[in-house]
Amino acid sequence: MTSPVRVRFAPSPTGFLHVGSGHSALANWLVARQTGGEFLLRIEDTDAERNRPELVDNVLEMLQWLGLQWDGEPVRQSERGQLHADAAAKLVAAGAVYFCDCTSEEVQARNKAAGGKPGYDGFCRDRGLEPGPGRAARFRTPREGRTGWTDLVRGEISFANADLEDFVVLRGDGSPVFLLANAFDDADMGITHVIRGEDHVNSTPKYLLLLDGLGLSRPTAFAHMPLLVNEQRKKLSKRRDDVSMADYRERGYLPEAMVNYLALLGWGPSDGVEVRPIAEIIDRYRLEDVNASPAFFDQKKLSFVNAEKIRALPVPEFLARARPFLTHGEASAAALESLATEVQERVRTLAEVEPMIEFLVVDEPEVNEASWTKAITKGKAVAEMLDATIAWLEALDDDAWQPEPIQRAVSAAAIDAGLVNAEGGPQLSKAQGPVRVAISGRTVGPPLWESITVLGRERTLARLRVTRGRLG
RNA sequence: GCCCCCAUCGUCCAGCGGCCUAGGACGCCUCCCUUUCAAGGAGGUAACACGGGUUCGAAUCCCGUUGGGGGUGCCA
Repeated sequence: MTSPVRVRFAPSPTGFLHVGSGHSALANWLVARQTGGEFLLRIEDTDAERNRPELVDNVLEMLQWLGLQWDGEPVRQSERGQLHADAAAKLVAAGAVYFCDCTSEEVQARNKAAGGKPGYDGFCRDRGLEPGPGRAARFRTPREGRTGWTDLVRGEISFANADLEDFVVLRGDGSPVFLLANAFDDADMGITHVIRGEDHVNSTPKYLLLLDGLGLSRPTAFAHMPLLVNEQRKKLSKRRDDVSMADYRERGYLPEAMVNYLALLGWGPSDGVEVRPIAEIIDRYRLEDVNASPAFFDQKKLSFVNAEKIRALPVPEFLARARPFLTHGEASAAALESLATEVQERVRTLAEVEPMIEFLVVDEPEVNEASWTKAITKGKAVAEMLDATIAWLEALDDDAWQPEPIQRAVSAAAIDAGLVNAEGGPQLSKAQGPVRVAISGRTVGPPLWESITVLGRERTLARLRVTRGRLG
């Protein structure tokens, strides 16, 4: 029997949570949930310079939004300095490290003279320098042999030790570097599976050597997830790409859509069903089945998944989710409620809800220029159609202000205006254009009869007259 | 430069030696349905990077080439 799985997500709060980290966090979470293991959180906040407390809040908030609930209290790496210092002392005592007083300028200069190869050249390796201010401790990497591991997504990976430079473990000021804190904490927290991005592959042999030097056991498994890339096939970057998780939330994406889509990058269920409940993904997800090649973060497909998830929502749930995106408060909410299913089926994001119902809320619908041109300027028999529609709708009494009678009225108006098809019936595809623009300002929107019903007799007729008036 | 990784439609996946005339999804295009837009239905477009092996048989295994990516800090 193997020990229970313990995984961790270890973000450094130097930026907002982005979709790439979300991808790694999700993989960790899925493995924990499917094995009954634990998903731990460790905030790697040792870089006081770049750290910002509010970014920690953002990371936690986004994980919660995504539904990736962690187990236990988040661990703050900055509070574990003593442990790291003790570990470093152990390395010093064991002779696993040596001290070095080279400045990076000196190292670079020597490398340049030696033919431009980067990395530390081992200058101080045998100088026997004592510890002292400004002197960094470097790990004495083996000159021979290889260091490797079995990667759940990539298979066997190994590096020649000779290619590993004597990397810094303690800075000149005595503080431990990331790699030491990271490897030590993983071991100390009992992490069994280290699941992270591909960008950590190259530092893994050093991580392993460090654990060996510390006498700590290695994790039972590693999994290096494929990087998420942009259309140029470059690693997603904060600077040029749309990567902020919070931005996606603000743009009306559902967390379940984001999580489902993220799971699909690098992995796919063998039955081909891509959009499905998270519980099913938990059951089917296997690190062994994850692709090692980089995956393009495709917003179009994300939008598709989002639309599917929105349509799958029970109506009351849809209304609740859309609520924060409504800009006219109660009025918007009431308007949306009256056309809920019609709107729900038509939006790809929650941010698209408000524009679709705004005509019901504002006094004057904003007229979309392209729509006006298409349906009014270039429309046929527009004046006749509007006149006839006004006449037929005026004839409806309040009790008859319902979709069915309204449809009949507009159909009759179409016939009056001469907008008929080959069989002499109303040509609604043409006829509804001017009416739609008159009441909503746009050529697209929820079904017309329902829209008119909700808009109400008075406002509908007023808008039709105003539009008719503009024609002169 | 060096090290490591990767390589199936435009994109994301399926395929794990014969079931492949290479399948699904997104996108795009056409048609149907239809009051617009969606949704739905029916089609279409489009890929195993290349060259050598291994094998009776290779998209699947091996080697090389080419191409792409990542790493290369006293950042995390």
